[in-house]
This record gives sequence, structure tokens and C-alpha cells, in this order.
Amino acid sequence: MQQQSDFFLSTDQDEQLAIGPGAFCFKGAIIQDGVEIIRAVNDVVAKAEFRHLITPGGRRMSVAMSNCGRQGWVSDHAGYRYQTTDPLTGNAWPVMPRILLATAQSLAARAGFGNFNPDVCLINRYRAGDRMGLHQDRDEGNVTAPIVSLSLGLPATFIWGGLQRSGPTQRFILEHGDAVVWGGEDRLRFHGVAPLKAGEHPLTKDCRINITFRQTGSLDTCR
DNA sequence: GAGTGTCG
DNA sequence: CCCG
Repeated sequence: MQQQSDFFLSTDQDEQLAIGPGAFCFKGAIIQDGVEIIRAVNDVVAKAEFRHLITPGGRRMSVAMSNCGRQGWVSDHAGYRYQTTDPLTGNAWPVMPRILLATAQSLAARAGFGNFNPDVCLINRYRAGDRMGLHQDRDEGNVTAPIVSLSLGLPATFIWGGLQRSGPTQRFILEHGDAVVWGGEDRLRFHGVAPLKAGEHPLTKDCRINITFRQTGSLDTCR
């Protein structure tokens, strides 16, 4: 960890931190596009509203979710899965906004993952106290493609584990504008988010928005 | 199948 | 708050 000094300007912006052989945190990478990205999220959730999914075990997830793209991640009594329609409406998920796709592809490339064609864009809204338990992203057919994660609004503590749930974890803060990309041998690492601390952000007010991109198939599945 | 949650 |  580097100590920050008041004499340096924006030392935490566009800094690339390796958190594994195939995993990187890009500090401040999307600050420039923050307003446009949030506008895109608002457009999506106007058509597919945030909702609290239920785990197969019957527990309500604290985080509220929506999706855009060809497929969306959902969970209910029957299990975790991807599906092309919003269970609330039966409609196809909203089209993935250009700015979101372009941002994800650019970040994947910066992390060394070319030809990333995400067909899923999962949007998670965290409010005070909301958390995400340690888990692996393993519902995707294509574990070759990386995961790209964007953080907007309030800061959160990211919990970054290993390939086994019981292994050691590291914690670091994800702030507005940060991006994390993980793939390759880090693709199945356990990860989670500590309970969000209450706060106020100029762009998102009382919440943190996390956007993750996944590619479920090997073909070109963009739309 | 479900621990992307809850409890001690 | 952290761990299991």
C-alpha cells in the first residue's frame, strides 16, 4: 500500500493494481464516464426494475438486482441460472447500452483479455447494510471469459479470496470509478462485499451501483 | 443443489 | 469486526 500525500494530485486515479496473475483493479478508470454510465443504468432499470432475488434456500438477497443484455442472472427457489427474459415481466432484458459494452470491452483488453463479448450485464444496487456473501461466479458456461466489475457511488469493502471458500481473504476498498477484472487462473476466485456503510454520494445518493459483465457462451453473443 | 445467507 |  502506498501512502498518499497531499502534494500529489490524483495519485489514486488510473492506477493499475495486480491482485492476482489474471486479476487487476483499475483505480478511477471510469470516473470520466461515471455520469453517462449512471444514465445508462437508469435507462435499464426504467424497463427492468431493481428487485430482490430469493436464493434457492429461500433467503432474500439484500442487494437489489437488474440485468441488461441477451441474458440475465436470476435466482429463485429453483436455483441460479441465466435466462433471456425478465421473470417480472416476461419481456426480453433491455439491450445493453453501448457505453456499458464499450467500457467493459476496453477494461477486459487492458487486463489482457481480448475478444470479450459479454452477453450479460448484471446491475447490483447496494444500500446501507447490504452485502454479498463470499461466492464464486460459476454459473457461466464460458469460464474462459473474464468477469468485469464497475463500481459507482458509495465505496465498499471488496472481499477477495482464493479458489477455496476456506482459504485466506484480502479486503480492499472499491470507490466510485474503480473497475476490477478477473479471469484466467483467477476466474473462479471467491469474492464478496462487506455490508455497505451508510453515506451520501453526489451521483448516486444513498447507494453503490456495481455492474458486472459476463460471457456465458463461446460464440459472439453480443446484441 | 444452493452458503450470492445466517448464526454463534 | 472476523471467522467458520
